[in-house]
Amino acid sequence: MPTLTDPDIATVARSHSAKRLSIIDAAANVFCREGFSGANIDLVAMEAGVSRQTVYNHHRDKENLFAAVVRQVTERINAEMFDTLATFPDKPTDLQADLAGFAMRLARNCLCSREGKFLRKLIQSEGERYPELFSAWREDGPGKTNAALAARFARLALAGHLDIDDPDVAARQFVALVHADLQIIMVLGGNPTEDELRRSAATAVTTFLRAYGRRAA
Amino acid sequence: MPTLTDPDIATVARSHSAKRLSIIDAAANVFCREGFSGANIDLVAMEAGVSRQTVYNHHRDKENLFAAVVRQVTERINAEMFDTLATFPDKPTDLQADLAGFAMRLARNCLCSREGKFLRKLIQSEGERYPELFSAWREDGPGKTNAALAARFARLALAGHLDIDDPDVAARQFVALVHADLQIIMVLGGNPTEDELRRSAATAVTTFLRAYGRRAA
DNA sequence: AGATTTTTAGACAGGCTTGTCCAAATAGTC
DNA sequence: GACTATTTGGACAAGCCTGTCTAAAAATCT
Repeated sequence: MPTLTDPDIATVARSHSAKRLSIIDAAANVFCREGFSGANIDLVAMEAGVSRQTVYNHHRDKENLFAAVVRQVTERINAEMFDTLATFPDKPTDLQADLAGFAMRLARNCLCSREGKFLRKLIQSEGERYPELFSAWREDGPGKTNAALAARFARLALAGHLDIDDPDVAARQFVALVHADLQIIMVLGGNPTEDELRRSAATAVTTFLRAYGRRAA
Repeated sequence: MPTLTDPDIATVARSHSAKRLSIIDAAANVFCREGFSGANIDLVAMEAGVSRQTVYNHHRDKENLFAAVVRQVTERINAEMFDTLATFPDKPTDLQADLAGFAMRLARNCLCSREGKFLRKLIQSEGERYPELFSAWREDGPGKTNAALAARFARLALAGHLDIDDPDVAARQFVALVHADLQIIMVLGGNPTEDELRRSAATAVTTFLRAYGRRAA
């Protein structure tokens, strides 16, 4: 009877799914760099360290591969988003500092991560070509995560820490503010430094709190 | 001696530059839809109502055509941006309403215009392929326009209408807030309705003024 | 109207890509 | 160690696209 540590089964599964993953990974890079039309299956195979035929074995054709990549990346970034949401300061001691910390994690893990940049780029460039693929993403991605973030802000408001009329708007604006300073850095493919992340998070939260902090009674 | 109204010269110039323009126009559409690699010169020629050879006559090759398109679009959107900036409410009577009007014009004329969406898309998808082309754009585009907007906000603050520490940050955040609600609509290529524009401008300005409105003395 | 330039349509070579097929090699299973 | 599934490399047809070239047609200029 095979066990979880059985080397045979483990290696089969690993080699198989590992190959699958490294293909998707390489494909993600290539699609991101070159766009759909410019992406070259030979290059994907090379970067994955796999023969071209193997790519065709795992995913029927280019479109299939592309769809698999989008699904995979969406899944990963959603997971990352919810992990980050779990660190939301529900019981803040220092609102500015705690929210800034959260903003920084949000920026680093979701907005500026390889997956985050990849998805934004892909949606911009190929969104109109695959409406059904990306409208599914839209509901599963921003739809859910924005609602979740809004719920956190609503609780913070209810607890008397914030003064918010519409939590959905507040959530969208929070993300937009965090994003604001970072866009210019990332436009050309660059990555913000840890320091830039900290500063832009602080600026964003300062403004956010000026707008949504508790009014003087 | 030829005059400005001389039909001969006028028609030469018109037919020449008109053809040039319609090629660039068609190319802009095609590049935007298909990306650089996916763009097809035959298609450009067809959409421009011109033979393929004419495209090659006016712009040496595909790269040249692409660069011409980017220059042209940048020029247009910069002009639009400064036209819009000229309508900034320097002497506001109703700060919320006046700024909301400006935000709406900004969104409609610059952020959501064909050129605006085109440029964003192109920068995202081809920015890393043409670093020099787009870093020139960066200085000429956002660099200048953001500074100009910041100057307007600074004057408004000086006149006692706003309470701003850093006008550059305020300007960036203003644009980010105006953009926030619109992105979701435009992601799939859709255009916001006049009503959505109005609403999102109002929301953005409300938050902006809660953050930067004059504090109670 | 005659001369000159621009434009056109189409053919064409060269290159690159996708997706298939196949026989040999490799790795995993019992 | 024999058996099976996967992987590999390479050859291959078919299609598409770029960029060039040509000779004829259209438009422009004088």
